[in-house]
Amino acid sequence: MASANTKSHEIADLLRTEILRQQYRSGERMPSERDLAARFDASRGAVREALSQLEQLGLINTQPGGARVRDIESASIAILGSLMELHDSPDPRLVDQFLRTFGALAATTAREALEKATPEQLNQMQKMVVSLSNYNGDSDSKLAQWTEFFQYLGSVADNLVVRLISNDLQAQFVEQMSTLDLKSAPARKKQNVNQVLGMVRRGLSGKDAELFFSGVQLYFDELRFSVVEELEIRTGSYQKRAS
Amino acid sequence: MASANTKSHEIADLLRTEILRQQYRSGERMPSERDLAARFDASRGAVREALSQLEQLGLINTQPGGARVRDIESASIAILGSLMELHDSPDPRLVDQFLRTFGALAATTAREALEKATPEQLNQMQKMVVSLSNYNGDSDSKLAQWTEFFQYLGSVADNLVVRLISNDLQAQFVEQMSTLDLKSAPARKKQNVNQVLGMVRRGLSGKDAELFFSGVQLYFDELRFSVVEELEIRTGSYQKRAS
DNA sequence: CCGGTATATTTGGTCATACCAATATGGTCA
DNA sequence: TGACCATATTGGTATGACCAAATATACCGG
Repeated sequence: MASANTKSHEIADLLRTEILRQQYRSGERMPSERDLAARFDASRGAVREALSQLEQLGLINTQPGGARVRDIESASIAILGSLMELHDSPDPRLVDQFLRTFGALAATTAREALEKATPEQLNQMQKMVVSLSNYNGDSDSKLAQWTEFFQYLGSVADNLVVRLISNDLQAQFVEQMSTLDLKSAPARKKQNVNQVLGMVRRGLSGKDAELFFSGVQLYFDELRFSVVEELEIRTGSYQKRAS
Repeated sequence: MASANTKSHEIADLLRTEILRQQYRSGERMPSERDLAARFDASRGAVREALSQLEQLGLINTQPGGARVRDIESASIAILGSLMELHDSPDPRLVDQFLRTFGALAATTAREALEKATPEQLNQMQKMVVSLSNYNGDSDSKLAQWTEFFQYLGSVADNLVVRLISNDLQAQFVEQMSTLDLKSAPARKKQNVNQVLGMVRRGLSGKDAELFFSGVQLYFDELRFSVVEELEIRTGSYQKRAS
């Protein structure tokens, strides 16, 4: 989560982390700007710019009298990247929720793409799926190939809302996912992979948006199962999240 | 989009609107902080806080030498509310994209809720659906009842990622949707409504997550069709969006 | 006339100080 | 105990200044 190397961004990063780690209770008052300035050896202006960012993230409310910490549940999705980086290994439950959500968006995108696709685009999509079926390289490049496929679907669907959400989700997350070294995870049952690919292929050739949709959804379900299982093994069963 | 009534927020609102209206070309330099301060009769500090917010929204990049306008496609989802309010009547295409997306999230939420629901929660959900089937009031309160149902699903599913996304989507949007006075739109075919309700009811009673999922999805598809149709009539057919 | 380089200017990033209005705090009084 | 008021604290804003990075300009040599 390396922001720009300005002092105000540094301060914002630190305070954001502290808030997400719940070092300030929700509803509680933050230290005053003057105190924070003293603590970070900075000017009040720099601190105010940092707080301005936190406010934009929905983490605090500022009023004359004092800035108050808001409930994390009412924050912006832009904090998700930071949330994932709080611990060495991400919270399996959060990863599960993320993959459910991302899968839902990908599946809708697939449906919309198939509805809107020109014959040329449809052809390109089929080519990519065939390539996915035949390829037998390592799991990393296979994941990259899937990612490329989804990106193409996104460009065909051309849905700005999904695009904007993905901006906030993808960057931080996908990066961290790839660092997880999921070599064992994608080794999920071959028959499931083939089932997914079959649905996707048949959905495409028959221009069956619902089948295509379900195929993509199933892909993410499979991915979710294996990733979360791997994470739970790694972190030693479950991590509870504060309700 | 009434932000806090501080000067820096006012400035941010104005600049945000100007950027979204593409009054500055992408990649172009924004006026200098000193010029903006003069224009708004404000101090540089206030302007800087405003620009800090715009940067957080992904609308600009600031560097020594000048702040540059970024491509809207790379912004944060938090700008969506503002995007909708650019014109008197929202862009039908954007509404279509929003409802597709929101529907996908609602459907996933439904699926997750059904998976996780305790018997009591399942019972409550069924009660709400029965209420939806029987009620014969005006469309406004019917929409409110559906909203309540979805909120309950959200609390059962307890998916933080969806919750955070909804924070950015729902507030601004649902508000504007209700001001659209969609009295004619929800008068969509009774048989479709009954089909949706039937799927939802059977999905619940049979604990069939996929059926439940499809029912919710269908609900949003129906809603989307009618709303977008209404909007297109109102705005005089199509509005193109800059690619 | 052109291209590259050195210089001057502009611009964002930060700091220090000051004032105001809204809020919070603590004590007083009924 | 509870309502009320004076005071200290806090955020919001303004002014002026300095630095380093980026940009624009002038200059020079080919």
